[in-house]
Amino acid sequence: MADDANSPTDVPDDGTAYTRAVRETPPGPVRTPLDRRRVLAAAIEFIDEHGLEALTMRRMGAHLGVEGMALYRHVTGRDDLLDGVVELVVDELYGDPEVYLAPQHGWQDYLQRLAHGVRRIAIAHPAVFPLIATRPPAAPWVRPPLRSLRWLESFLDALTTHGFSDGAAVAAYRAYTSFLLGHLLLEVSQRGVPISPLDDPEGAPQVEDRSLAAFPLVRRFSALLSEDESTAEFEESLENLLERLQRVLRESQRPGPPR
Amino acid sequence: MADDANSPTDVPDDGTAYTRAVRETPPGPVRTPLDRRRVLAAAIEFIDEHGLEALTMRRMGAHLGVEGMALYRHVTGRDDLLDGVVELVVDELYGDPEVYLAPQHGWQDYLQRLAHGVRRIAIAHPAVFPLIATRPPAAPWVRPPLRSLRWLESFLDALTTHGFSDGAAVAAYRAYTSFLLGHLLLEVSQRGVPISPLDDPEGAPQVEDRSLAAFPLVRRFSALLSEDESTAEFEESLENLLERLQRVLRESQRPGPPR
DNA sequence: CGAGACGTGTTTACGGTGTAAGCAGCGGGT
DNA sequence: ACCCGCTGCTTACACCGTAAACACGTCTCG
Repeated sequence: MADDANSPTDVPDDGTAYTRAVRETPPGPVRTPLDRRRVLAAAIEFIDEHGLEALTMRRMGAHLGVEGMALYRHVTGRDDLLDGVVELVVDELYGDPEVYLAPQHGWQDYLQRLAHGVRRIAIAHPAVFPLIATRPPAAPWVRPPLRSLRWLESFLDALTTHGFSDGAAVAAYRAYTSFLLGHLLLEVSQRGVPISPLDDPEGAPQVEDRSLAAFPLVRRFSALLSEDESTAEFEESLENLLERLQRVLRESQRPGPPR
Repeated sequence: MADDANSPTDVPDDGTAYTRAVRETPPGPVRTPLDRRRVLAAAIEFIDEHGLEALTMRRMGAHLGVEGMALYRHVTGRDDLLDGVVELVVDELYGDPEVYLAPQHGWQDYLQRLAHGVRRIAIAHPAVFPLIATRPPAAPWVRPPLRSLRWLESFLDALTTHGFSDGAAVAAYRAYTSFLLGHLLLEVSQRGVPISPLDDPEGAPQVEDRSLAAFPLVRRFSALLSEDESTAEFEESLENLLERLQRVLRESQRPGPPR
C-alpha cells in the first residue's frame, strides 16, 4: 500500500537472480530477498499503523516475516533505519505530480505547490512527521521539513531566478520552513492521536467538567477549539507568508532610499 | 565500594546504636530526602547537559546519588517523568517577570512578551524543547508550546477583552502557537547539536566539497545559510503575525459589507 | 520508653531492547 | 568441481524499564 512505484533515480537492476532464498516457504508467494528499500517501506507502513514507539527491530522483522537481526544486513542500526524512513517519506515529494522541482508558473505557484505537497505527506504519514521534524539534519542549514539538499537547491533557484536577492531568498527559506514545520506538526498532532500502546477503549477524555471549572473561557470556547479548520488556516497562513515575501521582493527591487 | 558517598546524617547521636547504614557518610551536606520537584529539576539539568536520549532511569538515579528505582517513589514511570519535565519547564513562564498573565499594555504587548518568554525558555533548554513540541498534549486543543489550560485561558482572555471575536481569538491562538513552535523548534535545532553519545571528536562535517558539487546554489549560499539571524527573524515574523492579527481585528470590528 | 506504622531508598528479578559475532544454506563465477 | 559472497538465522550480551520484596530511619501513640 505504501508502495509508490516511481522514483527518478531507480535501482540499476543488475538483472538475473531473483534468488528465492529459503525455498521451503511452501505455499506463500516467492520470498523476495529483502532490500533496504523494502525494509524502509515496511517501517513506514509499520509506523503509520502502530506508532513510532511500537517500532522495534524484532517487531519490524516479524512484520517482514523475518528474524529481526536480518534487518542489520540492510540498515546499520535503528537510527539508520529511522533516518532512512525520513528520507524515503520526504522523497515522496518527487513522485507528486503536482509539485515541480522547478517553477513553471512563477515562484508563488512553486511555493504553494511545494507546501501542499509537504502537507499531503504529513497527512499521509502523521506518525512519521514528528520524526521528520526532530531528527537532527545532515547539515545545520538543511531545515526540516525540506530535508534534502536537492530541495534546498531547488528552492533557492526558484526564488533567485525570480528576482530575490541572496539574502532575501535565504530569509524566505527560513520563514517558509518554519511555517511549514509549525503548522504541520500541530495539525498532525491534533488529528491522529497515535497512542502507541493498545488502543484506549475509553477513558481518554478526563479533561472535562471539573477541571475546566477554573477556566471559563476555555470551557466557553471548547466547541470552537475542537473544530478542525486546519485546511483553511493552512491556506490563509501560507497566503499571508507569500504576501510578505512579495512585499520583501518588491522593496528589494525598488531602488529605494538608503534607509 | 558499595557504601560510598553518603552524607553525615548530622546525627544528634541520640542513644540509639549508630546504625551503620547512612551513618558513616563522611562529609557533604545533609541528604535531603528527594521529592518530585527535585527529581524533575535534576532531569531537566541532566537533559540540558547530556541530551534527551542519554536520560535513563538508572542514570538519573546516579545523577541524584540514588539507586534508580528510588525515582519510582516520586514518578510513576519514565513517561511521567518526561511529562513532569515538560510541565516544569513550561511553568518557568510564571517566574518570568517580563511575561504577564494578563495584558497590561494591550494585546500586542501581551503577545510579544509571551512569545519572548517562550523563546527564552526554548533557548535555555534547547534539548528539552523538542519534548515540549512533541509530547502528546493533555487535550487536543492545548497546543504546544503553550501547554497549559491556564495559559490558554489567559490567551483567550487577553484577546477577547481587546475586541477579538471568539472565532478570531481561536484563529489567533492557532496561528500564534504554530508560529512559535515552528520557529523555535528550528532555532533550537540549528543551535545546539546535542548529540547524545560521546562528543564527536571530529568527523561531523562530511557534507562539504564533494557532495555540494551538484548543488551550486547551496554552495554559493553556504555562508549566508549558516549565518544566525534567528533573533531578527523571530522579531520580524512575530511582527508580521501581529500585523495580520491587527488586520483581522480591524476587519471584524468594522461593520464592513457582507462579502 | 517501647512498639508499631510509615516513608524512603535498596536489592533482586524479569522480560524486552539494540546489536555484535558466528553459522548455515543457496546461487553464481571460475 | 570448487569456493565465495550474499542472505537470513541463531546465540549472546549489556542495558533498559519496572514490579516486588526488603531494610532502615523516623514519627506517632500508648
